[in-house]
Amino acid sequence: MKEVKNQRDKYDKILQAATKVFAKKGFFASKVSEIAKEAGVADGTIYLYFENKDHILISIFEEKMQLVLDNMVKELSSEPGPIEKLKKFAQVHLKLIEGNKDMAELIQVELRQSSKFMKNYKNEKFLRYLDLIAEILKEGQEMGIFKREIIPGIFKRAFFGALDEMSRFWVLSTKKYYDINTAADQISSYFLKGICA
Amino acid sequence: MKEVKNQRDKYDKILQAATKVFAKKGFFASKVSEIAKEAGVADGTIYLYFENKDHILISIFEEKMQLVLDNMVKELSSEPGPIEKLKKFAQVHLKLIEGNKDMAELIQVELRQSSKFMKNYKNEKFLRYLDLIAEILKEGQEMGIFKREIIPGIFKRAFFGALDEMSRFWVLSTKKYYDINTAADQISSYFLKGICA
Amino acid sequence: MKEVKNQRDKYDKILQAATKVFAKKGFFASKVSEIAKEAGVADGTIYLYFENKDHILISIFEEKMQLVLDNMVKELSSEPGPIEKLKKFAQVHLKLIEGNKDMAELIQVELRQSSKFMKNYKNEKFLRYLDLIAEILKEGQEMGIFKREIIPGIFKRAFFGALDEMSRFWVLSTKKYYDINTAADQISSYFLKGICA
Amino acid sequence: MKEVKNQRDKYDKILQAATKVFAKKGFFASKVSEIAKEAGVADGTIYLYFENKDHILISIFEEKMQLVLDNMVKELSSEPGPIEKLKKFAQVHLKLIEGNKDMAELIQVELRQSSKFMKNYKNEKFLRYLDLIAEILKEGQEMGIFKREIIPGIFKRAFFGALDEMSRFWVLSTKKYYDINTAADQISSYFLKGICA
DNA sequence: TATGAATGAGAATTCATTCAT
DNA sequence: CATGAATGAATTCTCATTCAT
Repeated sequence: MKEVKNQRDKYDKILQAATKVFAKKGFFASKVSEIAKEAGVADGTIYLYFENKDHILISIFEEKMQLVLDNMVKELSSEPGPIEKLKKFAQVHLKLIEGNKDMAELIQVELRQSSKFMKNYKNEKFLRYLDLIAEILKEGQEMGIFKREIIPGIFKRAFFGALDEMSRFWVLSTKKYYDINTAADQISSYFLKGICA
Repeated sequence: MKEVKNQRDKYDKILQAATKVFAKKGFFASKVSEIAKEAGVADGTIYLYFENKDHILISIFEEKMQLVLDNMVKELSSEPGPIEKLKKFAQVHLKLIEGNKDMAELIQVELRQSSKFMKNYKNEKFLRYLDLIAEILKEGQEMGIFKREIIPGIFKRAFFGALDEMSRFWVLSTKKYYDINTAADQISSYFLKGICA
Repeated sequence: MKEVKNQRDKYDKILQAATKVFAKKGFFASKVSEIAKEAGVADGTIYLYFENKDHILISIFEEKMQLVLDNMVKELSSEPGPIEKLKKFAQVHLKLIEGNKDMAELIQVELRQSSKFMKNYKNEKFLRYLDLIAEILKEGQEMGIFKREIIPGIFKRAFFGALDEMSRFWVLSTKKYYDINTAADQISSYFLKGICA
Repeated sequence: MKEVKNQRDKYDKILQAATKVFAKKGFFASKVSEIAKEAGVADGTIYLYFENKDHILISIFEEKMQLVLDNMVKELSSEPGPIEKLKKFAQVHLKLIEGNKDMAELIQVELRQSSKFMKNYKNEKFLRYLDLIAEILKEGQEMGIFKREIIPGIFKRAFFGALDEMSRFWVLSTKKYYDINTAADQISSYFLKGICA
């Protein structure tokens, strides 16, 4: 029991260290030895827990995206209707970014590269996350709240993209120009009510 | 005069080759020798035109983004009002992606990394491109067409992000699910009219 | 007493496992952890019985060559004269190979390397084995059966080499072209009677 | 022309250096950087001429065995009959060893390992060399000089093995106990006339 | 004794960049 | 200007060995 705990601890410690290092320098510029140092383990120890450098990145996505996903599902469930859910999605997403800059940066920047160098890695968790948006839309359409002609496959990307670009700006900036809540409310309002006067 | 032309030719040939190679493999996985081969020049020749590998990428952004920028400005200028301009922006942006997959992929994926490994490179052209959106908004606000409370710094990112995520989907997919015009119209309509019934 | 027996058991088990693994992959390509796994012990346990990886190989030679040596001495002792002894040597040597492919391969291939990487290891057992041949020769020369001008130091190597190359062929081939007895008889006959008609 | 010469020179220089280093330390214990240093080139230069470390060894075999083969064929061709050819083979083989200790050691020791780590490398040149012996035998058998019952596949290995074990002794010893000619004559005489008085 | 997680020195290989031609 | 052979620093990953439990 104690040993199992220790192993899991070390696994987590490495993952956390890798998240930090990758976020700071990017995947390619990060050295395994840096991750090891950051995690306080020997270089070789990394390879007891991960097949190779690529798989560290993959594991980060898998683990973190699952948490993000679970959290979002939980948060949305307490909202009464589609409109509130969409607002909540924006709030929660941007809030999450603020609290996990390292992870956010990874998902922002490195995730996008992943399809290049990790040919066979399908980011299912991320697709599931996107689908949460589509489901909100569909629910609203069935209730007659949202226009029927909105195409879910387009909408989910547009809505996510809007939030994502916003958070990318925060992640890459050192200073924060806008308040999280303001930004979240603005963005969900663009989509809900449009920008026309 | 002829030599100058030849030099410019070779510079362009290398840039074009690099765009293709970077888009296919990503910046880090691309080798200078591959670019040289694709361009039909010797490895060493690359260094007569570019300081180093990083600067090839930077030059691509500079050159291509200028074209993109000029094109967008020209296209927007023929539109009568802010609403039409915003629709046009979406149309032109997505159309551009379709016609320049390599470049689109570069801007999508590698641009995001650039701030990591090229510390002092400020992507001014890209920021200028974003500002085109902000200017359309401001114009509309001044005319009373768009709501006053929309914050340009947030809006420009949300609008661009929505288009960008959509095109990322296309760039990375092999198959194209949605028609360009449909997507452009949907997205601009989300922002202009909202999605509520 | 029981513990001593157990210790010896484990020692033997490791040695047997190492013989198998070394034979299959060669000394350098074999991993200590593979030997441990094959022997059913923990990696660290190996080091309770052997100083290091090199000494496992050395121990195999020592132990196995002693058995080979004892067996050969016993088998030769029942032969009446030098001619019969030489024939017997060939028979026994090749038969041994057939029954102990793993060990044979080790002696064939790895023994030859040993002098390289294990600077101070003198393979005394092997030299003793070679000398059995020289002794048969000398016995025959004293009895006037073998030519006086045959130099034992050359003969023992030539005879052993002939058998050894033959068995190397078997060890490395998957299929066996020639019958053991045929080969043994042919080879001893070359040396005893020459090949001339 | 000059460049081609230079490239070939460097290729040869690396091969020669590798032969020396491999012979001294064995394939596995030899480091690519040592070979580079011995050859007077940078580590990376090795990889302009050879795919990897394995292929350096393979190339040595290919190149050297071809020379050995050509030389032996030439030497044998000037001999009148099978008996003289067999004597000559022994002479030339042992002489060759004496003049090329490094190469001899490689072929002796490392060749035997090659089937282990270079699974798909078939040592065709070596098999051809062995067949030269079989051909001498067959020629003699057709002329009625050698006994019909001698099996070429066994004989060639026995004869080669006898010479090979002898030369292995020389290669590994620092001092030389026997004269080359004496050894060659003794060995060929064992096979030709037998050792019985 | 036995374990096996952890260590970290070490090695092959890559590739951006240089420079003699 | 153009070349491309040569360089060598840098990095991932392996595995014999140790030692706390």
